[in-house]
Amino acid sequence: MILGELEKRVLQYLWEATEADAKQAHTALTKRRGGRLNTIQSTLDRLFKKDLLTRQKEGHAYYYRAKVGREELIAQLIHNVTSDFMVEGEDHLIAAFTSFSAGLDDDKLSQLEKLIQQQRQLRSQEDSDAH
Amino acid sequence: MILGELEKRVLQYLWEATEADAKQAHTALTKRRGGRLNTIQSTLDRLFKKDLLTRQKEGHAYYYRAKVGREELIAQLIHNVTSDFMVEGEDHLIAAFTSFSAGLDDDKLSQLEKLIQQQRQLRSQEDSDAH
DNA sequence: AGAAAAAACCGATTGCCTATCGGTATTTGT
DNA sequence: ACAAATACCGATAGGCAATCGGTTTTTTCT
Repeated sequence: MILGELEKRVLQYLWEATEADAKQAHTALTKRRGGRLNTIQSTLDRLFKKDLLTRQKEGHAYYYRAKVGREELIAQLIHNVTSDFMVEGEDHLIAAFTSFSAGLDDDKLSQLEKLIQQQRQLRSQEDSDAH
Repeated sequence: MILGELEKRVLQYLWEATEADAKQAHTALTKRRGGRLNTIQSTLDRLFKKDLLTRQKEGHAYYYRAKVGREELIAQLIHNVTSDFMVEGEDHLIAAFTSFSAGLDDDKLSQLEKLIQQQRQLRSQEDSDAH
């Protein structure tokens, strides 16, 4: 799935705003770039059809919300762009790591290790929560 | 940068074949999909202009080689697709990890840790090599 | 060198997608 | 029921991949 410039901006706006109708989005996004309300409407609609937004009528207008968060979208995009080059059984993130590793300094490596640890801890907590 | 279907196929073919001219690529890729030699030529040319291939006249025809390896391309693609959503100072791979971490099982986490270790070792070796 | 074959190059077309916007149909609040 | 706000439809322009015909240039063969 390809996201155009405006689509990306609208999405990012909705991550901040949590919820907005076309008018609000238009006002917020069209400080200096001009453009009609209609353009924003189309874009919201396109994003909705792409299943990246949800909408709900509240009062007079549709209110849109992001259906995917930033992390989730990033994961999805990486998955898309990557999957054509994956071999059977290969993991996307592992491949990503391999692809990036040469450009990582020691700090980044350590940072990653910490994140892995955190992730483990998070899980053991959840396990005991669920008990 | 966007890669079309055929472009991806050609690229993958060149990773296997190491080197090929248009005719060879056409023969190899057009077992069942049909299509003219010319189409492959255009595609090779487009990839060349995108700086993903190198070419060199050997004998009668240009021989193309992939300029980027699979890992490098993956890194590049992830970078592209990701960069619009990065905040100042954020690292692409760290963001990718965060995005994917929820979907990783314990094995994958361990696997990643191992890869990080390997990467460290590789570096200390290189350091001593460089003496 | 000259003809024939091969390869490169040029340009046009089609199809898909985003961005944009006018106009019309609906819906809503008073 | 009316006016305003909103949604929906359709059209256009621009960008890029895929495809291919035709022409020019290069190579090869005799």
